[in-house]
Amino acid sequence: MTVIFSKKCEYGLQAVLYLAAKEDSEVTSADEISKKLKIPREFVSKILQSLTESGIVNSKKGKSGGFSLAKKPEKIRLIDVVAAIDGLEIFKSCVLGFPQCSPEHPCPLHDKWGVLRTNAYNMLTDETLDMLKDKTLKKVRHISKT
Amino acid sequence: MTVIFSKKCEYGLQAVLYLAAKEDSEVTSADEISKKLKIPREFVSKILQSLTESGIVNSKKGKSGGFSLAKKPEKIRLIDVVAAIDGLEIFKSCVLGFPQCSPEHPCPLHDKWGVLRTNAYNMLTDETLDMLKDKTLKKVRHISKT
DNA sequence: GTTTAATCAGATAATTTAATCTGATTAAGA
DNA sequence: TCTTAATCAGATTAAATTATCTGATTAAAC
Ligand code: SF4
Ligand code: SF4
Repeated sequence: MTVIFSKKCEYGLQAVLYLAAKEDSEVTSADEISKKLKIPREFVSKILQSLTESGIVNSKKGKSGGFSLAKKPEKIRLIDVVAAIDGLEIFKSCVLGFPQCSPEHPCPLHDKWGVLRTNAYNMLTDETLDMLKDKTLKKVRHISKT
Repeated sequence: MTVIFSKKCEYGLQAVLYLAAKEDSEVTSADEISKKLKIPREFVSKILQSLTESGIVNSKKGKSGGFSLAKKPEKIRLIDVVAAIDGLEIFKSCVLGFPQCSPEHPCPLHDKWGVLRTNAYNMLTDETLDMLKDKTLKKVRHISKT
């Protein structure tokens, strides 16, 4: 079970964070990402392909090809990645699954959940990839050790 | 796509809130719940069966049977329902899907997400079914109109 | 040019989750 | 007692998500 993002989105975020933690515009193979993050190779490759269409990463074919960020890490917000993969639906839907989420027809948790939802959204909008570089490196290093 | 709970859990919460909004220990058929909340009948029935095992609702067989709350609404917290259906895994797992969520090996969002997660957990622990009665009734009434 | 190592594209498989179906059991009420 | 209307139990189906496979294409390096 995932927390709020789909597996695709989780992997996408991980991969993009990984790319951001490398030197500028360094091309990285799907194979390396897969091994370092322990994500199925073909799966992460597919996800990065879709992020290519969204203009978040670049792909380079052929020998010594791979993926790299399409913009500077400080220009990529977490919400951009989430929007590209899962969409922003969860920030508009009812936690309880009731139809028609809106202030006019609120579900019983409207007041309390609304605040949390906004906080989560703001967090993802505030954070850019560069801000998370050091922490990403630390986490990745720890993953390799296990 | 659901927000954080599975469909099962969403429906379970809706159904239990619906029961709580009725008079004390009134027995309600799966059919009525299904119609009022627009949830597939057999599905909600199955979910309530499992909540019976968890001791949250009672079921009464035979003609004029149905489901009712096993405790007073003020004794049932939302988190109890969530724990019974989805479990508490999401409050222990990494939002980004990284392995081993812990303060010792935090993911890049640890600091910020940790706070939101705790807030969400606390909300579900604070809220009991009785507190949401009025709002539930209002929402249910609006659903029937559509 | 040939080889090699990478992505790309699209089909397919496996798994999980959601929903439905069927027959049995139960108990109220005529 | 008999009929009826409900849950129960478990199998089955359907849909969505996750993961893998295969062949083609591309471009670097020799
Ligand atoms: S609580 Fe209100 S705003 Fe929040 S999801 Fe439910 S209906 Fe929408
Ligand atoms: S942010 Fe830290 S605490 Fe929160 S889920 Fe990720 S690893 Fe766990």
